[in-house]
Amino acid sequence: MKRTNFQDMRCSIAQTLNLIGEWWTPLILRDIFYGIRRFEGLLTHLGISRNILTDRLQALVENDILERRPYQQSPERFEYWLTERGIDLYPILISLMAWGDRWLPNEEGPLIELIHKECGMPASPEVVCSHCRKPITARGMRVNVLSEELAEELAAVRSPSVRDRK
Amino acid sequence: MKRTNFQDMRCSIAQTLNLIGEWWTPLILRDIFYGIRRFEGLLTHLGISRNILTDRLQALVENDILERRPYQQSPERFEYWLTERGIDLYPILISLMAWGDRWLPNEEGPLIELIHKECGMPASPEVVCSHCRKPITARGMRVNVLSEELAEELAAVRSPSVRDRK
DNA sequence: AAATATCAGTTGCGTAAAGAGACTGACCCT
DNA sequence: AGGGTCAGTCTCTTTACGCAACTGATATTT
Repeated sequence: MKRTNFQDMRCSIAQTLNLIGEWWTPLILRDIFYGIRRFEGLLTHLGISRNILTDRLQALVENDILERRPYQQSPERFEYWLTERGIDLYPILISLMAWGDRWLPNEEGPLIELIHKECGMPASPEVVCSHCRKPITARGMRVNVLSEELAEELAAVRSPSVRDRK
Repeated sequence: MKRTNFQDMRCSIAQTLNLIGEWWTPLILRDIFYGIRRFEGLLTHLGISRNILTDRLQALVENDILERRPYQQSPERFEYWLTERGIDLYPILISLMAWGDRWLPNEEGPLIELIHKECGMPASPEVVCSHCRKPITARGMRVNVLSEELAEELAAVRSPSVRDRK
């Protein structure tokens, strides 16, 4: 059986994972954010195998997350640049980094620091609500199910502790 | 060959992906955030196969992201609850969702809305700098390489356009 | 002129992981 | 005794991953 893809799931998380959720893909994007844009550069810095890198880059280009730009002729050679959509993935990577910094810190400290140009401080990202500017946490959110069908499905499948709470 | 794991990479993104970067894992967490905590519930709602679900849940429990709590005796049955570390993964899922909502919107609209209890508005998350409270974007950040060794490695591997910029 | 190096892949092969479905085992209800 | 629920385990087949070797176009070195 082929690995399930998440395309048919009507869920933004699933849809996004379908494009960037494969093994290696987020690390490739990280390196491109760091300014590594060429095949051999990614290859050596990541320690990925060539065929996998080829595959992942192609998929990212197909999904309009990267753009393949020629930087020389004869022989033709390319760099992989983030599109606008790709650049917008930055908060996801930053969130992954923030969680790792907090819960899996390296004893010898990080190798890289991201400085927020505007204030000159090392990145310590926080997710806030764009309306009230206050932090978003799991406990501070309420799930509003918009489809009657899904509501029934969830009711059947949720643990009673949640199901019985109104 | 076994799939490369990212444990030896001194990078918080890689470390985090090593725990939650596998296929299905973020969707399992999503469903648990939605209140689905039992094996059969996850199974039916996700459409995952049983062996994969078993495997992923075990890994999440081992990595202290989920906790296996008995909810009945004879036969003993369990629910999977998020630990504090697990709850703290929420911003990652929210960022994934926000990107999908923006760049891969479903024509018929989303099935689920997350309401920020504090202000009553649907979630539209934003990543901000905890110091100056201003948005964090890729272009607004500067990479500060703390290790001389890594700096040399990056210098060798970066595209000239970045390399030559001081 | 021949050998070596660089870059960006492609091809082939062996192993590991994913997926479906059947099976197990402990209980419950009727 | 028969059927249902829950949480897995086992087996089997198909993919995906990782490595190494190869291709092909050009540049540089000997």
